[in-house]
Amino acid sequence: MTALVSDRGLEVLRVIVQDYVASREPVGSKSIVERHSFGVSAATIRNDMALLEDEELIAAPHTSSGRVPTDKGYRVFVDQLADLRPLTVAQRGAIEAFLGESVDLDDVLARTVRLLAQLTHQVALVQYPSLSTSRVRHVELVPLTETRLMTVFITDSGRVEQRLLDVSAPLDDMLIGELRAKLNSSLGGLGLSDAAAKLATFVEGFTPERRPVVQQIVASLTEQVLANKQDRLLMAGTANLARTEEDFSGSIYPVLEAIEEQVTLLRLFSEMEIEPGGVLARIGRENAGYGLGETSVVTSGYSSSGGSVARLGVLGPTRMDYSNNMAAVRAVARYLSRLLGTE
Amino acid sequence: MTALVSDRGLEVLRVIVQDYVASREPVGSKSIVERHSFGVSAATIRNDMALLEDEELIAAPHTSSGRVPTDKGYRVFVDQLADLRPLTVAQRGAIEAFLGESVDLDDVLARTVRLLAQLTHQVALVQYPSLSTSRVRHVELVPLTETRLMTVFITDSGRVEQRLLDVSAPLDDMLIGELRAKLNSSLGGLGLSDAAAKLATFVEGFTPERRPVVQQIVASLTEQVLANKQDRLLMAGTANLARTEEDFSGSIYPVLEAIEEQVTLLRLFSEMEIEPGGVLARIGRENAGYGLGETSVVTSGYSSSGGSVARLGVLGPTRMDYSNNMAAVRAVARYLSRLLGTE
DNA sequence: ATTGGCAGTCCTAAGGTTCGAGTGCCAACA
DNA sequence: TGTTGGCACTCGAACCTTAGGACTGCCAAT
Repeated sequence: MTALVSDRGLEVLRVIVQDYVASREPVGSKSIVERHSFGVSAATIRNDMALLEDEELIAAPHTSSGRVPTDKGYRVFVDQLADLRPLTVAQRGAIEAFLGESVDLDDVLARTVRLLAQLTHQVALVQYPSLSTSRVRHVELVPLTETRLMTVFITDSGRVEQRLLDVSAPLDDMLIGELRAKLNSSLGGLGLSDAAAKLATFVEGFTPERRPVVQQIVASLTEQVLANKQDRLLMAGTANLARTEEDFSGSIYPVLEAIEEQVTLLRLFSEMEIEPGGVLARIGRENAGYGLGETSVVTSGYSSSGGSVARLGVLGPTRMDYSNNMAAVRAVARYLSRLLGTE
Repeated sequence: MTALVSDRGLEVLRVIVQDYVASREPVGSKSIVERHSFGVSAATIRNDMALLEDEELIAAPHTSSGRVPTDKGYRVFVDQLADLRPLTVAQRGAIEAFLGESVDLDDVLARTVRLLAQLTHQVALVQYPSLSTSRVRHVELVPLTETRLMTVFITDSGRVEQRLLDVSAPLDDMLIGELRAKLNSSLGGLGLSDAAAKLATFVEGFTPERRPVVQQIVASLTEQVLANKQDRLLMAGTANLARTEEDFSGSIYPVLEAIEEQVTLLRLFSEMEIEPGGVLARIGRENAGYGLGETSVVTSGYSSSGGSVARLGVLGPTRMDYSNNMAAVRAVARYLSRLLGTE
């Protein structure tokens, strides 16, 4: 399809994207020959631009103004033209210094998302890692009142899950103690799906009059075992949307509204294939289904000790600095994988 | 100070605030006599308005345009004129239905903050409750690798605190087991400050070569015991800022930036005195120190089972519907107190 | 394939005018 | 003393016109 566009034509597309992203103004043939040394005249550039326009890689906001990249143009830029230079030493240093201090998983992720926002000047997103390959470490039952109980569930990967529970019959300490002991001895060390299976038949070892209460507790625990924090998302840097307000046709209201709905973003994340170590961009209208037709999302995957993968990335106006942002996302994802992999 | 302003004058202030909040346009004497039945002529209203202006309760954006409330005017309105009608039945129903389903504390608060945002169409804030009066329920040590450990700390109020820890010497299961047993037997049931005191001398019961490791673990636990989730804040409804964008002189960028800094908001919260059951407003420039000089904050306190108090509230442009928002904040705070009080 | 030239397009900024809402003030009035 | 109608005045919002300029598209020449 780009067969019609010469190499120089692609080079022209590159500088159009770069200049437009930098200046936010449509770029004309004259300013191209001024700012870049193509060794040809403006008229020649104009011919190339006409081809690019035929291919719908650039478009003119008004009949006689400079050209602006289309979504398709950004796509070609990202796929063929962007060079992801590694971060500067200072930036790498900042990552290490900032993430190095973390005290636990929550802290690591909270710092990561802030860091990413700062590095890219966009909205940053970090999904909680899936911990499906982890094993049961400990189960704790904490009676709060006669009929109220907290169940705490701990895995060897550091995930802690708590839940409140109202039971239908009064609890006695004997039962709680017995239950706790049995739960821990039969579940300890099991993988999560095995643990869930075991819980399904757990109630059988109890006398009929105790079963209802035990059943309630077991049901709650089963939920916890299967619950996956991967449906959680951290976000930072929403203020950056306001900074780049002019890049949105109307108000930024619909965008802010869309990204407040975490479910939306998680679905969007889940639709993006992640090649390990790679970084992916979804551009402009590709996100239209989510009310985010004027934004782009750059993501990468990171892996935690469990070997499973979660995503992180940034979201911003279609007119964003893809080179920088993709490099930053990639670097942070890699660093995070390294950090979590050793745990 | 308001001695110079007649009762009718205050009534005029009320309708100016109400009309301006509703229409976002400066309100003139003529439109007042049209929309409200004062039984006097526009000229008379003008005289009252002149007095209100002398008192700096209203101001004219331009020499010959309608009047707009000043911060001081909003203050008088809030203190003397606003009537907080109770929520509608439908709204009360929504609160009960929405919060009733919650499964644990995190869930309750997450739902609360979203509810409040929806009810007020502003940015909603909910501070985590202080749990200082709770007692130690259980301490769990989870070895992850030879030198890596997770400490989990559970209180009877349902708070769960986890932390990762690298220790300087390899751990053995014997030590962990002994430590776990001793910790639980000596801390169980203690109040938090007592527990911290006990931890300070805890290391003494161990042999010298074990002390360094024990000391590290104890130090981590002490931090956890003293850590207070009250420095955490939930937020929802930031999109509402974009919706009311015109109410801010420049961009909403500085506002978004300020509210991303949770520390700022917590400090702001902490400066607002809470009378139990009351609801308070900080208006416009009163928040200037926080980069929030064009916003108002409406808060109330709520109490959890511990008897201690945390805050919740909404933040929005100075030009906001104080009556509605204060009523909503009060209602949600009360409902939340009731809900958490029974736990 | 490239280039200079040139006509034509259309946006933007600046300046000027009108229009009207609203005020302040005053003299008259109850 | 408080209220009212009248009136001159102010000043922003909206609209129009004009001039300027940045570009393009096309063509004929190289």
